[in-house]
Order: sequence, then structure tokens, then C-alpha cells
Amino acid sequence: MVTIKDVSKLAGVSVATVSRALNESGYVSEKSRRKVEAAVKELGFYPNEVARTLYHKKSKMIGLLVPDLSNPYFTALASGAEDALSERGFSLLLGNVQDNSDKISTYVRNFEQNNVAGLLSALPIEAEVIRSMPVVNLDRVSDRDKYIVHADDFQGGQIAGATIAARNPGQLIVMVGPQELQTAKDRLDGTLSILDQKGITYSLFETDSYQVKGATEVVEDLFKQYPHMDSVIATNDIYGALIIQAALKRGIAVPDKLQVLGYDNSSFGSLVYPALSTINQPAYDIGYLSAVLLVNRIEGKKIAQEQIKLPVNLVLRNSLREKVNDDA
Amino acid sequence: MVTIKDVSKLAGVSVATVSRALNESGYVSEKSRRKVEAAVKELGFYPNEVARTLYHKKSKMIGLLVPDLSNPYFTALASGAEDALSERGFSLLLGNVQDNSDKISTYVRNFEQNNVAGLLSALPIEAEVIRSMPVVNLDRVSDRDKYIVHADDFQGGQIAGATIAARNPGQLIVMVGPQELQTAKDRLDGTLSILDQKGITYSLFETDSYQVKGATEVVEDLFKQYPHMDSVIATNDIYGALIIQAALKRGIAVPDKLQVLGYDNSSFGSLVYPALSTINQPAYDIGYLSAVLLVNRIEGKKIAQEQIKLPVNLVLRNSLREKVNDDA
DNA sequence: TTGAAAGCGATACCAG
DNA sequence: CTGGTATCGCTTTCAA
Repeated sequence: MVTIKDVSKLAGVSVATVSRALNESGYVSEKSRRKVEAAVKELGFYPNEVARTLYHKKSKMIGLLVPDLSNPYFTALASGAEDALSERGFSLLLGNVQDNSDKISTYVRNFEQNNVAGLLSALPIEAEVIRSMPVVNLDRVSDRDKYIVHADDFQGGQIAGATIAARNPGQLIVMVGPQELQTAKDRLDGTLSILDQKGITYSLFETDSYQVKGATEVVEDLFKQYPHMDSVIATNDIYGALIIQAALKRGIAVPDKLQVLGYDNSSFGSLVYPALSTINQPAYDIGYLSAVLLVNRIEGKKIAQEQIKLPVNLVLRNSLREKVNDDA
Repeated sequence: MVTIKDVSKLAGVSVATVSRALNESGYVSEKSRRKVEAAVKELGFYPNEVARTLYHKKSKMIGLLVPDLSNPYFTALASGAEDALSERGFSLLLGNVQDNSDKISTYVRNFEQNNVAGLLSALPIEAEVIRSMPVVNLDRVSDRDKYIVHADDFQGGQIAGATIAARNPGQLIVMVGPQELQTAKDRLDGTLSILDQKGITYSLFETDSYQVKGATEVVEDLFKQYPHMDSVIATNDIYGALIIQAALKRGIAVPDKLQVLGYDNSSFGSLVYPALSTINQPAYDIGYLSAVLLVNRIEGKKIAQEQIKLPVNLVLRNSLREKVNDDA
């Protein structure tokens, strides 16, 4: 390993001068600078981040906590965050919590041990777990979050409600996600506000997680409970796709007999048939912007907005019936 | 930040003793050990990994290079690797290369600067980029890889060929992936070996990457070139799903008029309709085992196999016609 | 069995 | 402008 000491020796200056030249901090004569540059080039030197981190007590790494990497929504989040970070010279330390929320504190601990500069979390973290490091939440994970980038869930819920309301809902099932998540709560509030206002009746069907596995069974249950339903607002696109599939398997025409609306705009939604209508959550953007926000915070830049709410929009494909009612 | 020094002060022993107690290295009296343990607990101390890394010149982090996080195959790889690593006390530093292969060397550089203990790569890396760190490849990315975990691509190709061969191929299109990837080459060889042996004719259709974006256009092209094709062996499930969709959109019945075989067994394959038949590549296992192999290498354990080839298998769903020919 | 001390690689203060 | 040096937190000789 080539160190700053090797460079200083070859360049014939002190390590202090090398460091100054490298970081463009303090005075360095043109002559010294050139000697250092030549030596750096000749040796193929690049500074060791670990040593820097030890000195500064702060690395150029960011921890990312996601509940489930096999869900494309979170992958998109991660992807956006990674892009923003690598553009800014940071790297991503991954924490895939799976369904095991005990792992959260283990990951946070590990992040701290590595002196990460900050934390990006798509999961609720108990305050006491974090000793001190800036956190930005992706998705509104709890109510008291200060820094947060999230989609407008209430609006998303409203759009979902209005979209179905305008299309002959018939027997309507509204799937609801885990209510300890603010985001699921807001979405439900939005949907019900519209439905109630229009006097449309519905049944709620609760699902306790966003995990992929087990979803098939949940859908079986759904069909068992409501074999004659006419419309479903699903909690996400995975459920949306599964419901379509289960319907076709049972010979129920989609969307004629059963219409389905997803949520998230996951990439595979456009691959299924009939293509899934859904609410587009700008997952990549959420990831990207939250990383930008976090880095700005870390670098002490002024931040215009501590809470960024991104609009969502309807992506109309083929899993919904024609609109019959325009007062939505 | 609580340091080993704070612990030593509270425990009334030297930092050397604390370190020995913590690492169970060297002699430490029962009495000292207890004092240290008590102090550690009282202060909530946990060691700083950065300092450890600086001393050892080797961290507990592994770099992972993937071409595209939005492709579920690579997500599964990452997920498996992450699980294996976190079980073994390592963390994952993520490098999402996207289509920009210039980024590879940037990431590798960054990994080196952070003294990662090793590298997991699903991309071909030029040897000269790596100064010195153990590498394990996921997927056979090139021919000269020493340490590697990959699916049996030749076998996969054979299965694909035989599966189609047994089902009235008619006009058959074989999509082929980027031939600079050993894995794509092997797969093609496997397929053609079977097809040629059975005297089945086919046309090749080349795709130059596994990226998701642009795939729709590629599929359009495919249908333009071969509007009357009867069978397609797709390069992956994304293409498989898109082909099914494009077919149904054109009123071409699947599988009656056009049958489609995917590759990868991506999770969404079971969500589309008709559900996609595919070749199961144990992506999660590949990720998991490659991480295990790498960690064993890092920890100097004996390794039974430097190259692990995992069998693949056919996942029969509904996108293929009935078998009419059993000599496959 | 213990502690003092010398690093690991880089930064930044301070004196010259 | 430059170089010597203390420092970051931890590990590991080496003597005692």
C-alpha cells in the first residue's frame, strides 16, 4: 500500500506538505505542488479513507436501512440513493432488515462503528437506538420525523379513491397496510375521505406487512372472503398483480368483472396482462432526493426544505374499467 | 463517543488489558475481565471499527459490484450476499454500475480506499484494476476467473433447448445475450447443441445488454422481424414477460400461437399471466454462497471448491404449449 | 498477568 | 510557505 509517507519521500517534502497539496488546504508553493503531483502519479497513490475517517470521526459512507430488497419499490429507493451518493463522493452501506426488526439496531450499531456520516431509513427507528448521526427518512415512517422525503400519501389515497369511484365500484375492497406506518394511515385516510364523501360503500381488508412472501396466501384469503368483489384497491403492485392473476385463474374477467388498482408503480406492473393501473410513487426520486438532503445536512449546507413531499399520480393502464362518472 | 480509554479508566486497568479482554487474546485475569465487562456495560461501549481497520489494514466490509439494481436477478444476488455477510459479521458496500462501465474502476478504487476485505462482482473486472484483494465472481463473467460461483449455464441452455424442442417449436427465435459474457455464451452453446442435434431450425436474435430500459423497443423489433414466430427462448424473464404482453396486445394467443420461455426465475414471473415458464437460476444461493466462499478465503479457511457450479432447473408454468415429443 | 509505547495513515496546529 | 508532531481509537509487541 502506497502511503502519504512514500509520496513525501519521493517528492522530497514533508507529509504535511503532501497533505496540504492533496487537499488544497493551506499554503503550498507551486514548486512543491508539482513535485507532489509527480510523485502521486508515479506511485499511483490515493489516500486511505480509513485513516481520514479515523481522524475526522466521520466517513464518506451512508447507511441505508430497507425492509426488503426483494420488493422492487425499495430497490428503486436504494438505486436513487446510491446514484445521488456516488455523484457526491459517498458510498452506500447496505442494511437489509428483512422481516426481522431486531436487526435494525444491529445495523445501526454497525453503522456507528463504521462512523457513517449519516443514515437513510425506510423503516421506523426508535430514537434511543441512534446515538448521534443525521437521519433522513424515506417514506413517512413515523409522525415525529424531522427530516423526511416522502410521497404524498394522502393525495395518493384520494386519487385511488376517486379513480375507483368514477368507475362503477360495485362491491369494493380496500386493502390497508400496516397502520403503524404513517404512510399507510395517510393513504387510507385519503381513500376513505373520497369514498365517504361520495357515499360509496366498501370493506376493509387488512394486510400486516409489505413483504413479498406470504402474499399469495393473503390473496387466497381475500378471494375466499369476497368471492364476488367487483373492485379492489391493493396496497401495492405485488398484490395488484397477484389479484389479477388469481382472478384470471378463476375465470373472472379483468377488468370487466373485477377491476384492480395497484400502488407504487413498480416496474413489473407494466409487464403483467392486463397491464396494471397503479399510483406512481416516485421511488427513485425519493431515494435520490433523500440522499441529497442528507448530504447537504452533513456538509452543513443550508437546506430549503426539511420535509419534502412529492406528488404522486395515476398511471392508467388496463386493469380498470372505463370511466362512467366524471365528477371525480 | 465512548472509547477504550474511557473503559480502561473506569475499570482501573490499562487500555491494553481492555483490548485483550475484549478480543479474548492474551492473558487477562478473571478479576480484570470482570471489571472490564462491567465498565463496558456501564458505558455502553462498542469498539470503533475504523480504528481496528486502520490497524489491521482490512475492514469487515465487502464490496459488491452489480450491473443493475433494478433487475430483480441482481437484487436476489445482492440479497443472498447480504444475508451471508451479515451472519458473519461483515457488511456490504454497494456499487451499482448501471450501464456505465467506467464506474467499475471508480468503485473498485473506492473499495480499496476503504480497505474492504474482499470483492464480490457480477461484472467483468480488468485484472489491472485490482491491486490486491480477494475477489469472487458471481456468475461466470469471464473465462479466467479463479474463484467463482455460478449457475450451470450450459445446462440451462440445454434445458431451454430441449424444453422447446419437445413442444412443437415451429418458427423458433433464440434470443442471445451479450457474447462477451461467458455465461451468455455457454447458455447459447447449450441451447444450440440440443437444437442442432435434433435438427431443429431457429433464428438468432441478439440483444446487447441485460438492462431493463430499452427492452420494450427490443421486443417491438423482435415482432417486426418475426411477426409469425411460434416460439421464443428469451434471454431473461423481463424479456419473457414483455414478449407475452406484446403478443397478447397483438391478439396472439399465448401459448397456443406463441410460446415463450424465460430465464432467471425472477419473482415477478409468477405474477404475469399466463405465468411465465422459465429456467430457475438460484440467484439468492449464488449470492449467498459466493459471500461464504469469499469470507472463508478472507479468514484463511480451507476451501473445498474454488469454483462452484449450481444446477438450474425448469420451472414449468403456463407460457409453454403441451409437450408432444418425449425424447427430450 | 499487566501496562507502556509504537504503530496503522492521514490531518492540522504551531513554530519557524 | 514548510516541517515536526500530536491526534484519531485500537491492537500488539515487549519488558517488567
